[in-house]
Amino acid sequence: MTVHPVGGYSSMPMHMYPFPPGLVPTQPLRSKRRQVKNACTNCQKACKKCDDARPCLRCVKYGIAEECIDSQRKERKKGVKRGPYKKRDGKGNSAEAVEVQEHPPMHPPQGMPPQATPSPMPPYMAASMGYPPGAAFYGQFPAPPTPKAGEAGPGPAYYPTPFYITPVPMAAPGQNGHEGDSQVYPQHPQFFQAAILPYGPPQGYGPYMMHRPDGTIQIPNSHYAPFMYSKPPSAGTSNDVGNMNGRVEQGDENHRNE
DNA sequence: ATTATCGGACTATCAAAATG
DNA sequence: ATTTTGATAGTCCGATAATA
Repeated sequence: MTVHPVGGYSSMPMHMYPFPPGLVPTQPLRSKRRQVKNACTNCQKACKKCDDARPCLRCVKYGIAEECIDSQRKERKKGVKRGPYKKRDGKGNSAEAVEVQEHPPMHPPQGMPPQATPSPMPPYMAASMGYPPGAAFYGQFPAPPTPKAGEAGPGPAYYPTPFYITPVPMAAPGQNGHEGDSQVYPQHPQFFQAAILPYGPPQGYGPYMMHRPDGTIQIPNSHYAPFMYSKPPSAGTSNDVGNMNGRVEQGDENHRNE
């Protein structure tokens, strides 16, 4: 899995978020899909995921980095008349549509501290992997926050602190007091825990890791290395070194279909 | 098996309308 | 002045077709 969060959270939609056995929510928990503010022309044309960095990951991967430019956004129409709104009741709620809570309160697993305030997504599930909230891209440096009209122009380059993730295999069935448990524990990357380490940037990788042309580092043995590790773009455009054990990113949110 | 294409679901944005 | 609402513009998921 490539750690490639775009925006505040992982780009992996919550409905695909790796829930360990026993933590699978009963309600379909689906986070919002994060979108970049402005996709490059290439990604836009291809209807593919872009990122905030220029050149974007996809353009780098396809060797068209020099053609990676922001697409033009057209101005929103003004003066469009709108029909009357649904009246709100006295409490500021909409008079109609008393909706069922999209995500009913969920309780953290044992050992997790209770939340003081409810949030749409419990932090223990929403925990950012890869970049911390606000970061745009793990392997490249995002553009500085766009200044609003009237503000000063872009400041110095904006480099949020990225993280690397160290996979930690979970205990296999039978090792945790569930001997004989009929539940099948899939041997799949999604069931690995991750220890998050600050990085900056690593100088060496394990012998089992491989550089990919797109600037990520692939760990062939998905049994122990389910995550993709990223590295800065300057180190990225080497030749693909091949794949020893199939595509780790198979089924990966960020490298499917690319 | 891999890559390209693209329909349409989904999200972000922001001005109009509503409210305090 | 601030908040809410909803329309619009845009992103990109995921299915399928094309190609190597």
